[in-house]
Amino acid sequence: MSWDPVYRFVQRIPRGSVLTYGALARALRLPGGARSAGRAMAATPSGKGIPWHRVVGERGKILIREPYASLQKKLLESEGVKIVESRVDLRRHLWKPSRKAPLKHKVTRKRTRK
DNA sequence: CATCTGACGACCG
DNA sequence: GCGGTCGCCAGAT
Repeated sequence: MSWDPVYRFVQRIPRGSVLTYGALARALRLPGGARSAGRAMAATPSGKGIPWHRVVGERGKILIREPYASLQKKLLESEGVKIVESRVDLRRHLWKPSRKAPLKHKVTRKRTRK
């Protein structure tokens, strides 16, 4: 599975903003929905400047487990994102992707049904 | 090939 | 708001 489109999209999230797995999945039409977004993020290649920490759960909650949860919180706070009870204030930081079709490349997926 | 396991989220009580 | 169940589906075992 090539998650490249996901990573490219995540890289567009501006500093100080966050996106939810669900929104990410919907924006890219990921087969499998939010959970696919989660799988993609779990496989995020490190050292490529991908701001993986800007992706949180539907209600702004940090869903990843330790030790990464702490790192994510730290990274977000360093960008000015306030976190309360492991939760981001989505009303202030949720990023609204531009409606400019971000789907230049479709996410490739294994054929489930032929 | 059979099962299990999630960086999810909708639903329900 | 919280916890449990369920659908989802790629990888790992």
